[in-house]
Amino acid sequence: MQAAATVSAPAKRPRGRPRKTADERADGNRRRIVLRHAARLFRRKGFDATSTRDIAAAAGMQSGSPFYHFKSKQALLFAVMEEGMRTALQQQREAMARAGMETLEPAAQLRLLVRNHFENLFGAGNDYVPVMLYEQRSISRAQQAALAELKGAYEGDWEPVLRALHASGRLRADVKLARLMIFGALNWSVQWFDRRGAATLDDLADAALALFLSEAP
Amino acid sequence: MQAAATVSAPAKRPRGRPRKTADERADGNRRRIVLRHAARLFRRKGFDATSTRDIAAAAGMQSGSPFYHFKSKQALLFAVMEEGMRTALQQQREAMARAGMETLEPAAQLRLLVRNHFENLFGAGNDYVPVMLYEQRSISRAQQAALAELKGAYEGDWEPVLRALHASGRLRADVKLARLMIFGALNWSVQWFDRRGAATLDDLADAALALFLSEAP
DNA sequence: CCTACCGATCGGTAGG
DNA sequence: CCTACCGATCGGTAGG
Repeated sequence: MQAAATVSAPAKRPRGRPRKTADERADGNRRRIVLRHAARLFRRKGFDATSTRDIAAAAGMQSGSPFYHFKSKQALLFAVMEEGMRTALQQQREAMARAGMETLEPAAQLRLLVRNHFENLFGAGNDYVPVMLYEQRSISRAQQAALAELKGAYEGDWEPVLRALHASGRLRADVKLARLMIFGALNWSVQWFDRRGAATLDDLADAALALFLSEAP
Repeated sequence: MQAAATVSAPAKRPRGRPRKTADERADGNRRRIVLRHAARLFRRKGFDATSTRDIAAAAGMQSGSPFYHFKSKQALLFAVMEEGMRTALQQQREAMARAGMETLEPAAQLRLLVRNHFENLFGAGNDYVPVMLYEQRSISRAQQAALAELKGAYEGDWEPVLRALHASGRLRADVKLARLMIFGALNWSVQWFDRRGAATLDDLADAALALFLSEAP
């Protein structure tokens, strides 16, 4: 029996499997490993073009294993997006607190928000937000509604800033449309910005502020 | 023989097939019909989520028939994009000529370009440009390069306008980054703008101009 | 979390 | 442009 078992179970790992880093071996966060690799792949190739097998392989698992952690591919996508929005909102709140938001003048407040938003789009490991921005179509209405709350909170932090700038004449456009277009200008940078290029995130923030705001009186 | 032919070819169309409009029946443009429905579906559902069977059904054909007109699904996508860019560029050139571009001052020139760009995004039947904007990932490098020429021509028309506005102080940001962000603000509207809503394309153009330009001196 | 597998769908094609 | 079809891939699952 023992001999038979030894023969039928060679107990050798397949060769091609990615080695696990120390961080990944720490147990309890296998789910997070799946989440992180899913975010990376969804960002790079898109949701539909990424198979759950791709994700499993990147996470060093067998093809069916992601479904132990997430009940469907769509649920995994939603988890990526929710993680993205939660983290982004938290980062924004922390950045505001760190800088003493209420002590800043409106233009400096906007610069802070813009600069931090670029960080959320391009910071190391920040693949979650771009996925959230560009894969809305692939989640259900109910999931979209759930995310809308977090997005509302995130955008809500911008509202008083934009209103103050509008009141002072430095933001000439209608506040609501301005907000939509500002986020468009920022979010679209995912399409063209390359961290290896000459421009820095500070350059981007400078250009954005110069673009949106009239000269101080 | 005649009788036999009659029996073996009942000549009745299957029931579920969409009826063809007079326009669609005119022969020679079956290819265009496929192209148009592909653009519509690619825009609504995305490239990967649209099957060639969806397209065939929408065009009133059998599942294999799109491949008579296009050698692959990707070639069909590229044809949609190329059609989009060609038409958009042509529309832009015509709008410029119609308005007597060189007689306008720079701010009015920008407004013309912006307003026309919104038309290219939201005009009736203009599904091609949004597909081009949002499905870049799904075409090959070579195809991207081919489109880059047309995009270069389209954006090139904006360049002198932005430079003039920069020189006069009404556009404060760096011209290159400003162009990228302006297109971002406009292109992102595909994500949120609803023609059935209160805002019109003119409202959008007004807001964009107010957002990007400082007050005239 | 792995093994082994299923049913469905999909892009594409030969031949007419 | 239709008919009939193929091979591959994919999301997902039962059972351990």
